[in-house]
Amino acid sequence: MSSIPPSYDPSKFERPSVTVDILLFTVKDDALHVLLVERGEEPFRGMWALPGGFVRSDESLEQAALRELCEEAGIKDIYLEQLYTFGEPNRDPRTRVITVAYMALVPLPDTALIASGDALHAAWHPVALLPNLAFDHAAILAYGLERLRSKFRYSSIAYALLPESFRLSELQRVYEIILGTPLDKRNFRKWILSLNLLEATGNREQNGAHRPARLYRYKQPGLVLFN
Amino acid sequence: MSSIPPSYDPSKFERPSVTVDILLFTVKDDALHVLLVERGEEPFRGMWALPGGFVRSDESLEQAALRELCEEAGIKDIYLEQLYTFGEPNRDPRTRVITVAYMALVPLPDTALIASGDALHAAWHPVALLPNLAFDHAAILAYGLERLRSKFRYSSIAYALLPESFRLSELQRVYEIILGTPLDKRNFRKWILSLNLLEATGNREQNGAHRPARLYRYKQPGLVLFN
DNA sequence: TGAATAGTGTCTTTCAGACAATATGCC
DNA sequence: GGCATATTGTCTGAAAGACACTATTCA
Repeated sequence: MSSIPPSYDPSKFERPSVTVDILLFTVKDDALHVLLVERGEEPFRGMWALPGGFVRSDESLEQAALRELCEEAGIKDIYLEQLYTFGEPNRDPRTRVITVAYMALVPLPDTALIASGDALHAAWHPVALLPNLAFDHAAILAYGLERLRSKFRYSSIAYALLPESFRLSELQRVYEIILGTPLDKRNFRKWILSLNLLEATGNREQNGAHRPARLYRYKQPGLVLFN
Repeated sequence: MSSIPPSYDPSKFERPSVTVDILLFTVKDDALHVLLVERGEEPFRGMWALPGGFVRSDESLEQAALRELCEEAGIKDIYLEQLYTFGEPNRDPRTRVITVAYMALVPLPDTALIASGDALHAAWHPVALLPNLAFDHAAILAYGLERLRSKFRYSSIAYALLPESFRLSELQRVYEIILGTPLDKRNFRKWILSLNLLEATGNREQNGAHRPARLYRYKQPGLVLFN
């Protein structure tokens, strides 16, 4: 944007459309799920796609992603992380569309609200069993999955997939689902507690004919995804 | 891009301009430098800015970044990494401009070519002593610096800042400059050689009244930034 | 032989991973 | 008491970090 000859003018360039697409993940039924919406129009009418839409001229990219999430899935107050920007010239058959992909995690209890609101045709799909996706959304999803998994290897973000207070065994289960590998209970607890990000609530949860579990919560106020 | 009512049409949305901006880093004179260009036009005429420019309708984002690098700095065959997309509504006073930031590393010997070619007003600036930058380029640079440093902590990309063959002490010096902290010579050598990415060329370099150093090169063909 | 950089090994500490027995509550 | 899950510690191997002396070349 810098050493452009004086004759250059932004308005002279053919402008692309810019969209945001959001990878909204949750863990349900012991599996990682992603929210998809069924397209009601061409192109790709009837196919599943990531929620998203055009960025308006008065909003930031993140605001656009939050607005789309609200409109299409009824979700508010969620932490978003920008993933990557996809801009191959022909990724949209209609015209040049550049899309900025975001990723977000939804706590399990909130997933019920979604796809019940005025969401048109939104539904959770297990990532292990996906339909064909519109546009290059399969590539976007693949990229986001890789990022999600690598993040789980060195951070404690799994709490964002759980209710405010949870059992350590639930937290471990989330890690196992995302990473796709079983973890040793003692080593997991040693590690997650050594991060010093969790605190016991003092409460216990009884859910079966066995010893009740201590409940933990995340120490930080609000949702902090990067740690 | 998905559950848009049928009446929606990309062409109905006011389209933003989209640019790419590139953080081109090198190490010169024992300091990390970034390439800046002096703006020849409003807005911010006369101020320094990151090299970059508008994305054309027939090229990908990466192609646009490579083209701009070639036009503004005469550089080819360089590895680029997409950093982040900045899209605050008023980051450009003229109109809505969304910019996709890229990062690249230039080997020291190639830096001489730059800013000598037909580059308009391109110059290397030490990142520790920067002028005020146009637009939000200071924020983009801050973001890129953080990413660069965190990358150096767990990868071996420093070789991209050196000529094809180099002394281990030179490589160590690059790490020290980027990380801003001195490293132990024995531990550094142990670590970098244990990565198994370097091989001795068999040659030695004599440059002073002391024992000549073995030269090493990177094993992989081509430039691989992520490892 | 003095100056300057190259090159090398050990010890300690820390972290990750393997591994199994006891505790507590409900039925 | 039987069942189901909760809770806890030790040992081992690997990697990271602290640390100092010898080697080689030129002037």
